[in-house]
Amino acid sequence: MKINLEEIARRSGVSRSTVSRVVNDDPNVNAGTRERVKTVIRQLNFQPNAAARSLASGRTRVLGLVIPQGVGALFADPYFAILIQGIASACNAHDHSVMLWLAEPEYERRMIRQLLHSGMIDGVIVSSMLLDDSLVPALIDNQKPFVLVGRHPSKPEVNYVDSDNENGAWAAVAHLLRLGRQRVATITGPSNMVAGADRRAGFVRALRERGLALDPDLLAEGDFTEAGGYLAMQRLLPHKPDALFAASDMMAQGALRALREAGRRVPEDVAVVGFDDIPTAARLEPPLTTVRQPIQRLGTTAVELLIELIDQPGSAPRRVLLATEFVIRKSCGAN
Amino acid sequence: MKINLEEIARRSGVSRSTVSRVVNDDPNVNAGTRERVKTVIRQLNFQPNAAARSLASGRTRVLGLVIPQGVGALFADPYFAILIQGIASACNAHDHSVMLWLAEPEYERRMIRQLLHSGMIDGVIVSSMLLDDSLVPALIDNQKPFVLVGRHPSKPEVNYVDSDNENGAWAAVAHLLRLGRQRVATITGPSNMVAGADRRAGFVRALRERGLALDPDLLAEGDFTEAGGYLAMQRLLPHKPDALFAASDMMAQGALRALREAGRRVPEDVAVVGFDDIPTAARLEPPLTTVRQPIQRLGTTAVELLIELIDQPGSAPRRVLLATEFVIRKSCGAN
DNA sequence: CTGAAAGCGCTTACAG
DNA sequence: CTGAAAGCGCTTACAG
Repeated sequence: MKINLEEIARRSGVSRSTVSRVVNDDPNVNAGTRERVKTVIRQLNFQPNAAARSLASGRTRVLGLVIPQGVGALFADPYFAILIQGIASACNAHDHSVMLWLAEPEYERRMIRQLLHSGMIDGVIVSSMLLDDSLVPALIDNQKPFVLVGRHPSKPEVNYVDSDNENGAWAAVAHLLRLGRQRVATITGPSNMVAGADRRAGFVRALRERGLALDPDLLAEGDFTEAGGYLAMQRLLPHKPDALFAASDMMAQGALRALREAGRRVPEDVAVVGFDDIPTAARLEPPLTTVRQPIQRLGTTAVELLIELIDQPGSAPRRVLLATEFVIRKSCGAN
Repeated sequence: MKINLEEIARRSGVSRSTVSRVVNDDPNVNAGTRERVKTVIRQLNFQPNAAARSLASGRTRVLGLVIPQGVGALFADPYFAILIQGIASACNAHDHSVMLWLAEPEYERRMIRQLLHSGMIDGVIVSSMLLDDSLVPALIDNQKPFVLVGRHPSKPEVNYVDSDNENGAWAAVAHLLRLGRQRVATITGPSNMVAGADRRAGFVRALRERGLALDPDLLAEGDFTEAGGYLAMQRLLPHKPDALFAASDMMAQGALRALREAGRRVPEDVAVVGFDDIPTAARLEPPLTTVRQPIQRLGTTAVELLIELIDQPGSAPRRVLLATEFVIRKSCGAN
């Protein structure tokens, strides 16, 4: 037996319209009628057909989550797992669903077309965009509501939520300098990602405030992975840093491995600070001092912004910067 | 301007039916006509409306991926990231999309209803089911096609793909015994997960084959997390194991931390073997000998099974067991 | 507060 | 190989 609006209507003795109103919480329904209909719905375990709803209303209550796969091995970073949890949880809370798109290069054209024109989703959350990616312009051109996780400097009309990367990095480096470290090195993120650039800017500002110049030998570019951090640290070692700010915990972990292999003690010879506060940070050897960013809240905030945007198209751009928190453990040599 | 089948039909000088056939690769279309229509489609960047398609055809080309959140902190295990990559990539290859459901307990009832009755998805992939979960029976009752990642022992009609956990574990433990280790301990997975039980069974079998009894003091239950492995190792230490088989790399990592704190050398005092071969395994201190399971292929296989199942409902149950591979590094003391 | 009816944009027998 | 037409299951003005 087919259970649809029609059937519920028949059994409740009302019209399809009324059942639809009950399902959609329309206030214009008599309280008694509402109860009667709801009872039937519960009895039959009725769930309105999503496709029919979308077709009639033009809304799907589905949000797309795009994670650029070009980012590659990076997806294994716990950052994404936590972000996805935040997004999924907020979607649940707002009665939406999440569709996942890992952008493999060879499928990108088709993906963009589907995102924009198939009507599968009401809006898009794009995570960790590369600066030169073609997705953002395509989304703007097609007026598809979207929110970036990670700010986008060039386009003023873009909505985003991000951690306050620059101030977070600044706090970490200022702390190392305050402890009397003289040669503070940094392993940066990739230069084509804003988070990499912003954390580097915080590093530079902290040096400047102390009247210190940026020594290019003490700056190595990483790729946000453990392996990248390891290699970058090996490049830094000959220049005798006595402290390190790594722009992610995974890179800090790689740096610790390189330091251990080179026989340098942490924090005695080299003080180390990371960024993210992933779950394993506290359990590294030694426990990692780091800049905690509210990853889960990045996800929930993105969902909330996006739903607002879908409900009120054309509203003013929204940019949210979430504060970070400096977490002191053993690796920096304080406490 | 609205771009739909009608519009494409008008511009190509054919009927809606024909455009629909072209879009769906129906062979019954004149080659010239097909080309003409395809050209118009490309020009207008036409993408058929997903909701209308689903409503008319009864298929959505969307697969649901359910990850029990009860599993909690476990989601941060790179295992899931790699599994999701495999699934997403296979879905792309088969022109399907993935909808993600992290099962938060409070939303579970609604989730199951949506999964089963909203028609949003054609089938479900369920990852790492707990043995007593209510989702599997619900899926069976409602005849929704589904595939488990991880086998399910009780229900004969269940389709699954899994790694050969028992033989993988057996190989690891047999190797430790062959190296002359006398007191091989194990940190198991949670007893309510099949993967935990299977790997434990492999451990026991390897002992038995050598005529060794199972010493309960050398068996500690973990929860597949780093923290759980750390605590389990602390419980094992007083019983002087000279080798350890940890049922996951994350737990092995925790065990290494506990061993380091206790001043035991690896592999000299205690040889250690893990399970999974996550990306960081090779970069632990010392590099971890482990049982590699083909996580990504678990994901792609699940997708392929599921799509077959959707296309041919009522076909015989499919069970796939993928072979593991023993990867020798430093932590076991061989080579 | 309620119902009849049009319409969302496709697919799919059916007839030719 | 092609087209006319019914139908998928909802939502939403509109009229009352």
